[in-house]
Amino acid sequence: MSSKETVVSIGLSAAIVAVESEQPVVLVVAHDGSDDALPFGPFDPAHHRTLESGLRKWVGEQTRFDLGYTEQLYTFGDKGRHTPAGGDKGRQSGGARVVSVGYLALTRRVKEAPETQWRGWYHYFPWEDWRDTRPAMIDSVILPALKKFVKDAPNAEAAELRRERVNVCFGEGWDEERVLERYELLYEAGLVEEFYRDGGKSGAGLGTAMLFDHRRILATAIARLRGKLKYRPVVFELMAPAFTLLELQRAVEALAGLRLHKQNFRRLVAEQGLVEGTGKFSAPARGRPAEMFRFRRGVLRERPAPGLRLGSRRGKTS
Amino acid sequence: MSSKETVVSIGLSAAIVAVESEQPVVLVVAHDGSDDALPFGPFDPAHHRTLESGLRKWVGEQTRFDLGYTEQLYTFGDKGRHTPAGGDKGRQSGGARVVSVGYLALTRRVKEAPETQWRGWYHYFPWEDWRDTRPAMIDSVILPALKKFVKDAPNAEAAELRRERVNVCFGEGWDEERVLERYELLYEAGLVEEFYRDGGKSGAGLGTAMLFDHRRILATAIARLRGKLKYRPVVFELMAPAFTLLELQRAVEALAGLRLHKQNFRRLVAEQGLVEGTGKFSAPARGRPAEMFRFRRGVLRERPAPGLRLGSRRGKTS
DNA sequence: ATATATATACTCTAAATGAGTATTAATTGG
DNA sequence: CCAATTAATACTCATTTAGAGTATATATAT
Repeated sequence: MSSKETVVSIGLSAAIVAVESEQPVVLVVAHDGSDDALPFGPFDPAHHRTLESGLRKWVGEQTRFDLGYTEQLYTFGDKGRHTPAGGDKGRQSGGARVVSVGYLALTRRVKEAPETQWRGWYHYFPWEDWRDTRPAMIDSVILPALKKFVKDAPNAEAAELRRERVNVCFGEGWDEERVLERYELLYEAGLVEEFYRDGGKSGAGLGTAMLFDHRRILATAIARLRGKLKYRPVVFELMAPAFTLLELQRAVEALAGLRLHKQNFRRLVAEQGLVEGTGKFSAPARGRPAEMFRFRRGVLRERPAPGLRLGSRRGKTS
Repeated sequence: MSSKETVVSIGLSAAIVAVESEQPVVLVVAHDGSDDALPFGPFDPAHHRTLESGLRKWVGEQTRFDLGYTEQLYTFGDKGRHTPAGGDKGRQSGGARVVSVGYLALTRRVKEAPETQWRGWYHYFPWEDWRDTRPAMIDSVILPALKKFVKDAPNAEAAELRRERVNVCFGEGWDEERVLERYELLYEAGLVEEFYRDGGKSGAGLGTAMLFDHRRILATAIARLRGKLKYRPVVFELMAPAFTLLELQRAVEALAGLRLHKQNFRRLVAEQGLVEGTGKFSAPARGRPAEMFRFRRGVLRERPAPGLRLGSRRGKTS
């Protein structure tokens, strides 16, 4: 059929994740004044056979940085929300509508790159870090505001739906994987800055805002990664070649935003055969040195779904 | 930047799934002579706010058919594989490269539509149906051919990688979710027709071939659905409003391609509080009537991940 | 009354989970 | 050398969840 109207350009965005001193960090492009952005660039179909090869190419150029593990997340095509709408600056396209494909990439290589910096992902999602305590803002800010959001529903039926969503997202029984659901709810309830920006207004909100729909992509990335931890040995993409079991646990905790029970965590790791000891030991400032381990590639052959089933939240013994 | 080269058109494809007399079926467009295709159409950014609304629109037009539950699967942009390459007929685009976004849609409404028909998905993936027995073709055709595929690897390292993949996909311990991995392996090993077609040659292969990359999209859909069954109550999208527990079990079995243990299945359904009895009973040709149940929407509020964890393969007692 | 086709009730075992307590090992600062 | 510190390790125990059965009960068709 005709092509003029059906033509769009494709933007590729990547949430490039690493873990550094017990914080999950994401690579952002921080321009003067404007919001943080995920590295993104156009897909050039003339020069790339696949979307992923296009991604690797320009991420390499833009950040001088090789991607390791990558995974496609989602393709967003919304107009008017999260994406530069008609009247906006629209600087990423020559007028054509942009559809953005989000990717998750994991790396342990933490090189510097001009114009980019690593930032802890909990800057963007402060309500997602439950490692120390249930974040206070949930009770002080979020729940009251969501209560109002429920009350302001146009009718009783809509209110009931909203109530259900609030309960699933922030009610008892924290499900650490529902990162995207929670962000979407906060968006709709007008609790994040993007909501106002997309509506052409301005207003403050929770956490640090990002450009376009990038915070939504990041939320998708976190959710996906938190889920995948449980049945695929993806953490190891983020670890140094050798690490102590506690370092491994801290990395998992950082990503999941939860504390785990140490003994059970070790039991799990051991039973799954995920790691093998190198003979070496760590040299801590003080305290008993721990054995260094490495990932046992063999599991991939042996186990159908090797991963760290989590659960095992910590009790008293940390 | 410039736009001419970065411009593509977007094709939306949908694997629309239903269950009919214990068979999972998918809606295909079957043209004269050519391969079966998933319903697909272009995304028109001028008229649709989101990709999904575009999908609903033309699926409605093309199949006179309302989609219920939908879920985005994956965005494929490969050139030369699964997609009309440069030299091909390329009839879906006006020259621009096509990127295809695949969707999964579930429905219980089985209306007729011109030019389309419902076909059992195991026509396309005969090796995926383990309900009666382990499909004979695995031992008689697939494994011997894959053995050869391993032997033909360019070097020892590649051979080891191939061996691992073969083992994960078809070795002991069938993981019903690895539908896509298996299809990709068979593709690379030259065991499906698409492999030859994409190479410009012709050759026979296992299962029924589909147009372009549609079989890959369908494989993705099946994998996703099989996974989702376990932690979201998606089966109910495919059931009539009221059903017997055995009907429910048969539907799950059809989708998963496995037999389940009846008593344990019921125990699970009951414990999870997924259904509630209507007072009514089925009227079978013979045999004891079973109570009719309906989906209990309440679980969505109560349980974090309500689903049918499967496992519980059948033993003697079917 | 009998065969057929299910539905239901229970039982039993083995693993997996969740939450501890108790002990041991190594290092640093006095 | 001793005490304080920081972890690593070893075990225990109760509770759930899975997996695989056996045994019965209920309804209909012939």
